[in-house]
Amino acid sequence: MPELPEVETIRRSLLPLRGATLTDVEVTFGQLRRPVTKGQLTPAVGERIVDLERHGKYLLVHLSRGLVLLFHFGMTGTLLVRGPGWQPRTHDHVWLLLDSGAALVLNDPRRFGLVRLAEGPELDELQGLGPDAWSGTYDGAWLFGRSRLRKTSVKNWLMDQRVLAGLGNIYATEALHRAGIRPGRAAGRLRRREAEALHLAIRTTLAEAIEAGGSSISDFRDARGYPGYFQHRFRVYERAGEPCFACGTRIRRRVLGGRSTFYCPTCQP
DNA sequence: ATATGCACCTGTGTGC
DNA sequence: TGCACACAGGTGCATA
Repeated sequence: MPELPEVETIRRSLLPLRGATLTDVEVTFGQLRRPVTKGQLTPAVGERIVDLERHGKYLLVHLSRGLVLLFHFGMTGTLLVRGPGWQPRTHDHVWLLLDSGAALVLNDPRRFGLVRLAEGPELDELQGLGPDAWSGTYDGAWLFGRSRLRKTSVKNWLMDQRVLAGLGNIYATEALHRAGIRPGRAAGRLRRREAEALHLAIRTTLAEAIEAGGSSISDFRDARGYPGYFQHRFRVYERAGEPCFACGTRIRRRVLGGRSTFYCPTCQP
């Protein structure tokens, strides 16, 4: 679920929690992508939420004393604020209790997400990530240079977090349609002006998706429980057989790197 | 180094 | 109604 726009939506919905203090943590089921125990998180108790940061699909909750709670939401993870009087629900795996009586809860049915507490600024998970696809410093010329000699499809290349951080299956697919580039093309064979178009398409797609509060395909919600609505503006994703909004050609689906990919055969030559 | 396939999980929808 | 199967927002590892 959560690609960059969804994580950014979660981050923004959590900003009102700045200043809140963690009063307790509970891990009811710690078998996530990286197993986590209550003992690993308890040093956060008594600390205050100072700020919220995002890089790619990672959310960083900065606490007082330099502690950092690092979250990744995998395919189905969400971080929800439950008001006072809340009751635990299915797949609520990690709870962070707040001094207001509310709780910040990591809910993740498939358990591909992760949470861990770091004691300093060194975060191994962020090492090697490319620039943030939405707010990072890069341009079309940089994309062009990075893509040289790469034989993998441009779509799989865009989803490589070491190249750009934040694009997943939805937004890589949508950005390629906006750029007019066939997803299966070899990344290394992009022309310079195509790389420029791709850069613009990525930035605008992500900006519009963030503005729409992300995409709620089945059950994405921000921390307050509100859905996003960018899924109503998909141009190709999950639209196989339907007409392209630009030219009327039927959208096609094919599998690249094991992931469903959608494109317009006319607009994306 | 790079590319591919699969494993890790649960839930949902479809067809028989 | 039950069952088998395909598929779903992501990443990491083993294997060529």
